[in-house]
Amino acid sequence: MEKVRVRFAPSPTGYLHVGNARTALFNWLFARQKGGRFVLRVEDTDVERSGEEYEKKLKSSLKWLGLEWDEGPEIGGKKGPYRQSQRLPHYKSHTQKLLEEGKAYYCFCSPQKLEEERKKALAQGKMPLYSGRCRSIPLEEARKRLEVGEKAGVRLRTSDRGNVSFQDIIRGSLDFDLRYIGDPILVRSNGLPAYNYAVVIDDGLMEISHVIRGEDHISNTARQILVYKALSWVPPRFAHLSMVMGKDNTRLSKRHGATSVEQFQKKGILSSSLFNYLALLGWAPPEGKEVLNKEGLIKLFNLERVSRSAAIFDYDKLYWINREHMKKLSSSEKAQKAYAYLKETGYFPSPMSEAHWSWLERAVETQLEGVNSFSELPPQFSIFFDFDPSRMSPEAREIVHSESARKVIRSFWEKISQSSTFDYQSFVGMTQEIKKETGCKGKHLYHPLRVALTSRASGLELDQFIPLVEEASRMNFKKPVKSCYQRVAEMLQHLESLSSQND
RNA sequence: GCCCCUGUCGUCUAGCUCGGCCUAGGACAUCGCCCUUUCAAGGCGGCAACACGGGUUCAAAUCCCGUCGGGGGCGCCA
Repeated sequence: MEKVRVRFAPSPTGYLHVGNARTALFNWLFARQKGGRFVLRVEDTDVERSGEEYEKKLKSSLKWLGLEWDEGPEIGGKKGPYRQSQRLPHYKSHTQKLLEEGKAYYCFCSPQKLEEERKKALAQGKMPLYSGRCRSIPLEEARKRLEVGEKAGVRLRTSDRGNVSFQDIIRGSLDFDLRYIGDPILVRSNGLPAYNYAVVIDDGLMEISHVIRGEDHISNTARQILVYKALSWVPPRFAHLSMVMGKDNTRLSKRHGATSVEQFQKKGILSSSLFNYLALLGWAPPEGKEVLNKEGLIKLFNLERVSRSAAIFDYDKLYWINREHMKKLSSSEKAQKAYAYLKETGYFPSPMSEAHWSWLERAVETQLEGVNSFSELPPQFSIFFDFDPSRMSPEAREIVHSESARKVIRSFWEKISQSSTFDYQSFVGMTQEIKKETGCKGKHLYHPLRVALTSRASGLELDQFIPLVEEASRMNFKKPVKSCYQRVAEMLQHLESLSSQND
């Protein structure tokens, strides 16, 4: 069986877009599943737009996603180099060969002239194709003109009869009429190879077996196959993935929200979640179980079953996947991830003691429900650290304002100030007594108590909250945690100062 | 304009190759109920799609033709 070799060939012109990340991911999955190799090649021949910074970011995003490559820049490999800017000799030697064999020719047309012709054709409703003006210039003559200093590009000599066709793994048989394909430029007049030429030389020399890339390359494929033929090389198999769109059915862009892998990373999306979600964009596992890790995806992935139509990026589903992946983490992993965001809040000491980690683990466990990512945790944690009756939400204020609520809180204060210890057990006992004393029950009993303890109208269950704050109040945090006793005292004070104002 | 790709619930999709098992399945979102001293989570249930028009056939989401919609390409960008 033929060895599987696939590649991801980005041009380092910006951050890694999730659409490109998906392309990389499908390549990676295919390689891993088939026991093949995944090659990273940097297409940096467009000097104007390529940047070293971008290449770095690109690689770090790829690594973060877990798409490690087997061959590529830096790590090398047998078919290197893996940066197009370092492969110029390869392009040159093959260009010479094509020129000698008459399969390519020098073109002296100026870009301005070409542009003029293009516009004219477009205006007439035709496909803008190169006229073939320089086709018949003999090689000898062309070389002489070059010597005198004239600039020329190199074009592939193509026929305008017949057609090119190929079997796309995802789309089936694709067919192009040669009449609509002109003589594509191979080498630009500045000596650098054009995309359609460089990919073929690179893919060919690197022995790429399957080219898995975006749909926007379908029409290029025809031109590339022509280059393979001119070189007498066997083209690889092709698979064209659909595009990733935003809600309004245009290509996913910043207008739609986060688009780069880095942005999702910063938002606290787990790498395993993005990985999982991206695999689901345009592909569905046969059994319908969608929450999968890398191993599961490698096993189930099937390139032939990838969807042909464009897929809209659904942030909601990504968040759901993220929640599912968060749940699967161990308590200590959850605490670690949470701490990455929590340490900015100034709540926690550094370094964290074992007791702090232990407390954090339990606290995170209770706060994770109802949160889309770890980055949303800091505001949740303020329930422990920021108790402030004077800054209650209107909703909380209303709960606590009624006469009956005050009675409940006053009674609660009497009990809690008289008892030497306070825990959830004693709280349960107190609520029973308060109920008897005040006649309040259900909502009217528990809502005021909740607000008295948290200064919030909603939050985690009190049976989880009480032990956590009590413990924390006895610990040494950078921002001290108020005990339940303190909280109730402050709340009562606040309410009383309010009522004296009103009087 | 020309060429190419594509069209199943709001979204991702299963089903389409081998017409009948499809009163079209799942998941996200949404809505309702249950659980719960609020919210969330969880459990249960509901709403919701074969783009349209013609064929072929006893029978079409599935095959054929056309229309319309969406996307991509038409560069000395990649």
